[in-house]
Amino acid sequence: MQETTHLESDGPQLTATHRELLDQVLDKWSLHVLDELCEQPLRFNELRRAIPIVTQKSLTTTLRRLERNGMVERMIASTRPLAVEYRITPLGKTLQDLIDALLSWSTVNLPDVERARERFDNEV
Amino acid sequence: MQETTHLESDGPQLTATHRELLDQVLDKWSLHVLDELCEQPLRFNELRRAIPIVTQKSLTTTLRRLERNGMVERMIASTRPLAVEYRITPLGKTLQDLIDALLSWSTVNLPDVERARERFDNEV
DNA sequence: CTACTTGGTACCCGAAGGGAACTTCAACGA
DNA sequence: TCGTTGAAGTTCCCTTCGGGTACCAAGTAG
Repeated sequence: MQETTHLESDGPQLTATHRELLDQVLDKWSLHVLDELCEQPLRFNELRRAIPIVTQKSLTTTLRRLERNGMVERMIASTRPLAVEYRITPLGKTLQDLIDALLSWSTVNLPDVERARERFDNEV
Repeated sequence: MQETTHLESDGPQLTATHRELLDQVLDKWSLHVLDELCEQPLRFNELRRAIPIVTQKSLTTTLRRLERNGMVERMIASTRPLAVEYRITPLGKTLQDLIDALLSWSTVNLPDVERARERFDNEV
């Protein structure tokens, strides 16, 4: 049991609050949605078509969560039959660099990861 | 803000493979584990004590997944009763900057997010 | 009228995740 | 000698969560 000083000079500690926030924002569909909305505002069914593998229910859930966390805005234009447009907020925009970094990381390292997986699966 | 094109020209697009990799590596417990192991190698029960809220089962699952993806190494010292040490791999080290960035982001933006949540919860 | 689109909600079900207990091997202790 | 403790898991159970399907209300096109 060493009580040595943790070398957390890098920054903040990982608390449950941090984890919860990252969970809400980096989950499976949120990344897709934010990725789309960073480029342009989209309506509900436009998002569905942009991300065909998501169901209505999951998309609704994801959008509500992102809206609650201040990442996207939900604009209702009552003029037409009905039009709900989702757009990224400034707060949501702050995630764009991170998302890009995550995508770059996974692209760069995917070959190594796949090699590691093969090695692991063959050994066991 | 660059409104160059409406197409996904910013970088790699988010495929299912990318999503799967990020899911395996950025899930709830993996962030905790990687955060700890980036500082120093730890044994199984040391990790448990370092992350008290994780159960053995979840920790085992997380470590196996990280090992399979080449993020951590599992070293068995058969000398004593038994000693299993987990340490970060070079591939896992490439995640450190990203994890730090995620932590910084959540720390910086948590106040805004909490304000957004309050606003949302009061409106609805 | 019916059919179709938009933007959802309601309900159901199977897989995933957590909790708690059990296991094995070795050492220690009285 | 027997029991206990600690390490490093595994197994079982049970709840929860996410996904799939179906349905709904409003408008409007044919």
